Amino acid sequence: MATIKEVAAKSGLSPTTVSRVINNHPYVDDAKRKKVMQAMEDLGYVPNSSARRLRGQRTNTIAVIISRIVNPFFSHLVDAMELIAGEKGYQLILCDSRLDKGRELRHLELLKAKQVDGIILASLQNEWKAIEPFTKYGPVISCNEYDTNAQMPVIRCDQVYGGYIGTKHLIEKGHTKIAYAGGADRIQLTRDRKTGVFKALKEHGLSIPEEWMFPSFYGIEDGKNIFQRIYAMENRPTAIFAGGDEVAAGIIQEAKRFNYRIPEDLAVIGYDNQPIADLINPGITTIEQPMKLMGTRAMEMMVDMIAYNRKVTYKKEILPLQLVVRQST
Amino acid sequence: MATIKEVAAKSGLSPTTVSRVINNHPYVDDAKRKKVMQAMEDLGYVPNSSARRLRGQRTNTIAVIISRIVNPFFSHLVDAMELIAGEKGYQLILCDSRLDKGRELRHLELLKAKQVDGIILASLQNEWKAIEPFTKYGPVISCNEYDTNAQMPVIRCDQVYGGYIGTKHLIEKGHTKIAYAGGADRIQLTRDRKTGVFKALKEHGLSIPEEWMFPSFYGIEDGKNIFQRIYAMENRPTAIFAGGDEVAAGIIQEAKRFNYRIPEDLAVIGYDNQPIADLINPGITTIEQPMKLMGTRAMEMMVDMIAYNRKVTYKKEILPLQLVVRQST
DNA sequence: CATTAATATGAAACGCATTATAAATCGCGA
DNA sequence: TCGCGATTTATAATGCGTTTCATATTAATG
Repeated sequence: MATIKEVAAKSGLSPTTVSRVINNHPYVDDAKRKKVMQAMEDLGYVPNSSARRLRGQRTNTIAVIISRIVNPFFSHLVDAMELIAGEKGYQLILCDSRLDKGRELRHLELLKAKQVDGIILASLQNEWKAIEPFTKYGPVISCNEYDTNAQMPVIRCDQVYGGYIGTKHLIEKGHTKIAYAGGADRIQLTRDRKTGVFKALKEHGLSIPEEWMFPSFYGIEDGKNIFQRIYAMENRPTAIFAGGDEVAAGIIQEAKRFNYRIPEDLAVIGYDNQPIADLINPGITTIEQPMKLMGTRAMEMMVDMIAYNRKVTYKKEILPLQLVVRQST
Repeated sequence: MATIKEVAAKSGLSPTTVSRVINNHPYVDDAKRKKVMQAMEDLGYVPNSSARRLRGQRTNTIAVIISRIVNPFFSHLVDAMELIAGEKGYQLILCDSRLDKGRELRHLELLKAKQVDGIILASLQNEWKAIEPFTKYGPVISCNEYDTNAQMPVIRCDQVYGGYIGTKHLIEKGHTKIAYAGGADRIQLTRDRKTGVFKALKEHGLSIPEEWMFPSFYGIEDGKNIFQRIYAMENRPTAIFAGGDEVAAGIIQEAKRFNYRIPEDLAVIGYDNQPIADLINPGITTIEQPMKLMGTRAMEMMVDMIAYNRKVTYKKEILPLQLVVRQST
């Protein structure tokens, strides 16, 4: 309601001086500073954010694009980002692509309209070619997901390694008949994970027959579905590498319904180390992804890029993954 | 980069006309409209959001304040809100109070600075007295949580009823020794739920001894803790009403570790009907809260309030709760 | 004491789109 | 042909802080 002019009038000073007080600039007489502060107090004055944005050409707002906030993986990621953003004085706009290319692109438009200072992409529905044009309007970094030929900074994990250690673990447990349930192949992250899986298999002269490959399965229902398909097979695998804890949980739940013993009849390894991995029975052996750390680092990097206005040359940060052994293997 | 002036210059017209084209105003010659559109296209022009906000005195942004995004209850709530906000042309700012009064108040300041058009409070750490002053700067509504003497619109569930039907269910199963684990008593929602619990108990001449009351317990760990305390008792309850599915899950997991049978030795009822309720074994009997619906209705109401600039008189919307019976009771 | 440097304050310009106001053109009925 | 409303476009004002530039005062240095 009140404007800086009114504060100026009330305190008998100019808007310039009031602005100086607001922004803690030097060269303001102490007595006058107090007068201004009193006037602001009396009028309940708060600087208009839109005006500051326009003049300052900064929004102090960052958008994060994810694919599904209801996925605990993302809610933990966002949680970490929100915390850092707040500490650094930024607002966080939540953009859910809902796995849709168009939505993702529409969210990227925020940058063009200067509605945000930068964008963190934790979902990558589009190819680099479609994203690249936006990068000239402000910093765009990717977090978690990635695209090898994308020329943007990225914070992620070594998915090849993740697939490798998980599979290695199954092999060390004596399994040779291993199935694989992953995400869509158009996703680099998924492809890399698969590469790791096959790398471990190959080192031991193993492979996976076509019918034990389950692409594009994500949730609990998908997991149940997978078990049913396995159950119906003549020749069944003795272990399965699942691309997520939810899928693993679905497999395990359904297996139990059929009196299948875990891990004796079927060993299951998940991915992410979400809360459910420790909750269900048996606990899910899984690959822990450092979601907190990833979210934190991504936000810190974004804030840095905005602050120093650095045309950061392509920067890559790879975080550690590790195996968490529970009872499902 | 490009401004409306440049578009005007390039198309040989005035900023006014360009603005008319952008905002689909009538009275623009068709040929000129095309010229303007071509110029915008050529320059890759997108109207500057800050300038529009300043001039229009609208931000097309809504803030939602929650207490923990990693809580599935809230992520589902936010998910529904994000969807509606997007459809209605609004941006969503995510504010996590992290159960902290100060954080919540700081987030409310967004309204004063006109950084958002309205605020949805899905967390209520502060008393109405502290929140009330903000309402004169724009619409504030509460969703899920509430405060009886708060004079703001609210979308919520009938928690007294929730507590009542849950407890009634336990009683009908033949239980008389019922324990209660709820949230903090300073929260109205929790108090009401408890009222419902005691109402059902009283109807059957029952009550709960002090040592079976577990206030302020929230997560899985708390649940495990509760079981341990029950296990250590001489006189143990045969059923427990938990204030959330996570607490219920923790109780169940720990009980299983001690070879306690669920529901034979201890019946457990949860609250919310989160995904884990259906995931663990045995499935958790719970009170389903319509999170999607609540989020949707809250956002729709907020958008309405902004659009019609209505000083909506205190409006209350109470959504249905229902019992979902699974194997834990 | 002269002069440069530091301190203190205000007027006006600026960021960029929208809107109020004014003015010009055109069509149509009288 | 005159007049009035509908159509079309432009100029200038507006929203509200921040910043530049100019000016004035005081303090410090030689």
